[in-house]
Amino acid sequence: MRITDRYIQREFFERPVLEVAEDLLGKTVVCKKGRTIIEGMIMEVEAYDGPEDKACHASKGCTQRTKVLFGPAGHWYVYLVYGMHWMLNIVTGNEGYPAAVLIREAGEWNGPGKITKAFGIDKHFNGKTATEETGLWIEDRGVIIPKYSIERTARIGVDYAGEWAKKPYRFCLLQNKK
DNA sequence: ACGATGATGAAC
DNA sequence: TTCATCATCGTA
Repeated sequence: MRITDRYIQREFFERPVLEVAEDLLGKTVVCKKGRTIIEGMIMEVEAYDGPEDKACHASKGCTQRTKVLFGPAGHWYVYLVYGMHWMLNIVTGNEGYPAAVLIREAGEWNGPGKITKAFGIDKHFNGKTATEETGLWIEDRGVIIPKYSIERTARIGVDYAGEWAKKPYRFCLLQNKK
């Protein structure tokens, strides 16, 4: 099978962020640098939904940092937190509506900061498209995730967001949980 | 339980 | 031009 047959196109991301987040579970992130390919199946994500969502960076408005969120779907939003960790998000929904999915766990990497470290992702992926050209994209390998194996909880590290902090916008695969 | 570490946005 | 804050992680 050719990569173009299974790599996820923009239309997939041009939907409400909660749908996209849930559907991303079981998909595979692929990073290609030269002859090196690193990949991991997505096992945990969080949705950040629009200007009203106090946990979403776009609630501060459209700024130099957040402008990618307001742009078209299917682009990477990458930014630094805590002075040392890059966060990898994929922009969703219609252009002009700021929303994105944070990839928190993929393959053997159980943390958003670990994924970007393992993949070698930093700010120069910010604003790039999720395609073969940029070397970072998402594929559908045909893994089916039944509803009963998906757990929804509140998002991590967003206690400051008031009511929005309680919304069940985090999606995890039920497995290996202790 | 906590420190590392720097971009960001808001206040001044 | 400061200042508090932060979508985390490793060490203890």
